[in-house]
Amino acid sequence: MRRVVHPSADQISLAGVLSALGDPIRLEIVTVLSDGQEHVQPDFVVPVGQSTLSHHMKTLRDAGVVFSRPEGTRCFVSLRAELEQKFPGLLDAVLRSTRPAAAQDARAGG
Amino acid sequence: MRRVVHPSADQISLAGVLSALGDPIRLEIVTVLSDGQEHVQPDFVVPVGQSTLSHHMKTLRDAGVVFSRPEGTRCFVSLRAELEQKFPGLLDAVLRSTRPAAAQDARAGG
DNA sequence: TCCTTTAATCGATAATCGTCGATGATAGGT
DNA sequence: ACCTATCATCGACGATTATCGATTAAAGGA
Repeated sequence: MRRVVHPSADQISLAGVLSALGDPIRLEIVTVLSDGQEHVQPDFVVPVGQSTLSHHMKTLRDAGVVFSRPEGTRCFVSLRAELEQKFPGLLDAVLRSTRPAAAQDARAGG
Repeated sequence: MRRVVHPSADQISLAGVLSALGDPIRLEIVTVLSDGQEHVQPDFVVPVGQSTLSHHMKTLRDAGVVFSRPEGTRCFVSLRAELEQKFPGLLDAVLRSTRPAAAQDARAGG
């Protein structure tokens, strides 16, 4: 697999992260990744071609949202741990927001 | 003051909100607005011209992040209440993230 | 050594975005 | 009726973005 580049932790900016998350397809990608497991590209069911998916993956990687680990012919992707350390609770809040507020009200209200 | 348009609450999308917040200048605007008060354009000290500031304001308005209330020759801007109802805790997490994680650690740990 | 698989990269295109200066709209003051 | 203040809109520009199909790189298997 080809070489992939990751920014250092201090290069991760809030605006960059939010901008990367501000896209339905990339939001779907991080939702899949929110199980904490590693995933490969076929795991993401998105209505774009392979090259476009790879491009979105690079966008998330460059923003510091995901980590890519090439192994053999595949590339395992997971959420980047530094993100939670740098912006505690941010990703959780985003992931909660992908579910309708009504469902959260029901859960909170009993 | 000219007419301004706001989207209805159900037109506010998570991707749209995150995309709107994914810009340093707009992040600065919402930080100023986070005191819960109404503000006018001169309150936002940003390194862009007036027309560009107005454009950013429209971006935030169209995304459902801010509410604009024209009065006389001025336009009072505030955070939109529906945002918290639709995406509870999201804006708080973003605003917390605008401060270094170290400061939050000190607050939580000390 | 070929063939297959997986995913990054390339080249192209259309669309969107951030920015500016200038202009227009509206309200208030003199 | 004029001038001023505030802010939205217009037109333009360069830069970035999302998308695609085709190609390339790297690894594994026959």
